[in-house]
Amino acid sequence: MKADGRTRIKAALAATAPQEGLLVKGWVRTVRRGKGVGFIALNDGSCLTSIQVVLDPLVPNFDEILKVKTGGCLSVSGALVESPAKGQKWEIQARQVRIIGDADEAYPLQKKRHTFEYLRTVAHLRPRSNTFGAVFRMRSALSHAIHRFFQECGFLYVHTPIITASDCEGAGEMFRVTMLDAARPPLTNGELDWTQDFFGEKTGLTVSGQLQGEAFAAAFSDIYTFGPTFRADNSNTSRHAAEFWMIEPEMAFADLADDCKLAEEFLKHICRYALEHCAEDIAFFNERIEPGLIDKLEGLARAKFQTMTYTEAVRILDACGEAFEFPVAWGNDLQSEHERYLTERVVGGPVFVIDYPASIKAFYMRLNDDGRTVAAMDLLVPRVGEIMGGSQREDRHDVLRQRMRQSRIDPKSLWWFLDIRRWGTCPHSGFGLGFERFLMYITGMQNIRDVIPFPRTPGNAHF
RNA sequence: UCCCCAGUAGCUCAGUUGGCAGAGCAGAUGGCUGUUAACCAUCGGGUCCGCGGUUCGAGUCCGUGCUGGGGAGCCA
Repeated sequence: MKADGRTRIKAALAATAPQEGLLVKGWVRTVRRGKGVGFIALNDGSCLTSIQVVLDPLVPNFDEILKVKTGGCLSVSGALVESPAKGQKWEIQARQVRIIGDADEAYPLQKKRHTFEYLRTVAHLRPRSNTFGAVFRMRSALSHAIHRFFQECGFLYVHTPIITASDCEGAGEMFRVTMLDAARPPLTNGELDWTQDFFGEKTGLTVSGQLQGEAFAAAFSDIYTFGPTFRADNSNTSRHAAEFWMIEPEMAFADLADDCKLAEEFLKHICRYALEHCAEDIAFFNERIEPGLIDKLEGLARAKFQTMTYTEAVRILDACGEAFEFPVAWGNDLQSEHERYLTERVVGGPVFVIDYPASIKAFYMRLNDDGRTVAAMDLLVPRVGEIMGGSQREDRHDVLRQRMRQSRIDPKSLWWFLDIRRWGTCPHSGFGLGFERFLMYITGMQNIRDVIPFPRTPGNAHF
């Protein structure tokens, strides 16, 4: 029971016995009325199911209450009783109903199906719909599960900076953070003079917390970040957002195999958590959003993740005889179609592809002994392709320095990152997982804009 | 950024060969003793995305812009 005396609808629906004097508050989903009886479906977001409120004409203001439109906010006190009709176990026989906030017929969510495109135009109201209610309950529950997983594994949660001067090269365009006057910026020799800016240097919003995460892993052994990440790429797809949340664990004393092991345990754990703790919402997604979702998640939770090297993957793709749109050749990155072929047709389940050519991966990934591949891993899963990527990090000071130069990154700009290798360096590994993409996988939602409360994409920062 | 598709009532959509603008839901009114996106009857509701063009005549054909969606690239 809450401080105002109300019971959450989820708790009311889970009752084991009838109860007098129950108080619930929530928003009207539908109103139905007969001559001598009225029904209101009331939802407070605590669960997918609405509770049925039954009004007979003896309830004060019977007519007025039943004129409340979909979207209105009500306080209902009455008795929780077993429902005589099919469709629900419990219902509330109302004694008194108070209109907290009325709604009129202009309320944009009607009691019928809307397109997700339309609902994006009313992002402030869409969490009151069934699908988005389920999505954002899942988002909350899985956030909690992720923290719990890492905390129980002894990982330290670190808040890496949002504003940063470190451009994690190759991770995408940075949003600029500046206080300079855009109309009249300070110039030195015709160039923009960033030393006169707020931080005294060029800064932007973080594209990854990994570099700072590595510094903390070299102090706390096992750490993770879980925070907002920003990419200013002009990407217009169902899988990209300018602002998203990323999970980045980093482990000291861990090689690539340890990294893969953590990734596998993590994914399985979260899938099991979702099936166990979000059963009602998952059942909804399974029925309405992605048929077969539950089988997919249960399959992942008990799958044995395979591993193959990039070189093997290229050999298999080359020999399979499949007509791909993009050519397969050692040194080219794997395309989405290649990744899906590997996980769906070759392996038939999750597969780590490891040891990619150094030329197509980031400078901080550890150079293998062959001198031409790096200890990188991408986890591929059926239907999606790549779901997470990670690597063992280059822990040798001289090799990292050389790799930075090859990638045209000035070692001076990342002196502190090199310092981690200067004193007490150790093998370490980590991976990055886009939270929204993971949510898409778990819920079956097909557009990243529909798993973020208020999505930011090129040309759209409204709400 | 590139390629493709779409835009018609508040919402979801139909609209034939270029010839009077339509349905369901929502809304209003009435009916119905327990409904389940209730049901039945009646009524009201339009800048056919904007601009320009072709035509006797354009929701329909052409050009262009805007918005949205799908795909690609970039990437998580």
